[in-house]
Amino acid sequence: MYLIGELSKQTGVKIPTIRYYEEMGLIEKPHRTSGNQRQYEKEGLERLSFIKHARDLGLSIEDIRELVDLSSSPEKSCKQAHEIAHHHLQFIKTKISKLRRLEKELKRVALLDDEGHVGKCKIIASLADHRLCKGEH
Amino acid sequence: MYLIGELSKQTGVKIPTIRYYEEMGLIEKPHRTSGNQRQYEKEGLERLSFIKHARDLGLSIEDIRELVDLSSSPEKSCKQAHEIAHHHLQFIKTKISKLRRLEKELKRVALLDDEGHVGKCKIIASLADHRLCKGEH
DNA sequence: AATAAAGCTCTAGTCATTAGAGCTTTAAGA
DNA sequence: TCTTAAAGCTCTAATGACTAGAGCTTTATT
Ligand SMILES: [Zn+2]
Ligand SMILES: [Zn+2]
Ligand SMILES: [Zn+2]
Ligand SMILES: [Zn+2]
Repeated sequence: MYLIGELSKQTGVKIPTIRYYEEMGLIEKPHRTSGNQRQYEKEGLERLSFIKHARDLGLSIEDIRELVDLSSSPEKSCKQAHEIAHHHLQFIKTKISKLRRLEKELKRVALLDDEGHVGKCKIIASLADHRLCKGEH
Repeated sequence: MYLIGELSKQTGVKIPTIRYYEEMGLIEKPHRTSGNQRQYEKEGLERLSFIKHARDLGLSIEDIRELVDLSSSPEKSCKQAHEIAHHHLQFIKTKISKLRRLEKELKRVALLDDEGHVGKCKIIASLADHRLCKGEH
C-alpha cells in the first residue's frame, strides 16, 4: 500500500525516524518488496499515527511502547494506560511550575538595565551570583 | 587550593561534569600537582559557580561559553549578554506556553473515565486520534 | 607497610532522533 | 531499450549534556 516516503508524508514522521521506531520495536517490521523496500498496510499507518500523536503529547518511547503493547489486547484492563496518562500529566505540571520559577528569575535578570559594558553588567553579575536571586531554580 | 572533589562539593557540580566542562573549554585547564591531580584556585571556583548558576537557569553550554568569554573583557560592550538573556527568556516563555497547551489536552485525556478495558479505553482512543483534541500541540 | 579514599584516563551509554556516505531499486521519459 | 532521477536501502556517526564503569595511580591514614 505505502512505501516509507508515503507513510512519512501521511504521518509527518521523518523517514529515518520511522526506521528508528522499527528498530526500537515500536512498529512491526513491514513486508518487503522483491527489491527489499518496506511496504506498509493501513495498520502500519494507524500505528505510526498513534505513536506520532503520543510523542506530540510528550510521552516517552517507553511509555508508548507499553501503550502499543497494551492496545493489542482489547480485553485487558486499561488501568496501566490511565496510570501512564496521569503520571505524564503530573510530569508536565511539574515541568511547567519549574519553568515558571525560572521565568520569574529570568525576567528579573533579562530586563536589567545598566551602563552597557561588561565590567558593570548587571546580567553577568546576576548570573555569577545566585544570592541575587529571589528563589530556587 | 581545592582538589576536584572539594570543588565539586562547593559548587554541586559532579566530578565527571567538571572534567567535561574542561574538555569543552568552559573552564581553564587547572594546574596539576606532581601526581597529576587537578588543583583549582579561587577563580576556578568562581567560574564554575557562574556556569552552574547559568545552567540552573537553563542556558545552553554554547550561551555560557559566550558569556564566559565575554566576562573576561570588562571594557567590552555587554550587549551580547543582554541579548542572550533576552533570547533565553523568550525561549522559556515559548516553552511554557507549549506545555500549557499540552497540559490542557492531557487533562482532558487523563481524566477520562471509562469501562476499564483496552477495547473501549477512551485514553487509548484519544491517543490514537488527534481529531479528538481541541487544539494543536 | 598496608589499606582505603580519591584521583586519573579512556571508552561507551543515555534519549530521540538526524545527517551523511555509498549503494541499489524503481519509475518515467527519450 | 536505455538512461537518468527519485526514492529506497544499510551502516556509521553526530547531536547535547552529561553519566557510568573499567582499570589504573596517587594520597592520606593507621
Ligand atoms: Zn549589561
Ligand atoms: Zn539563582
Ligand atoms: Zn481506559
Ligand atoms: Zn492531539
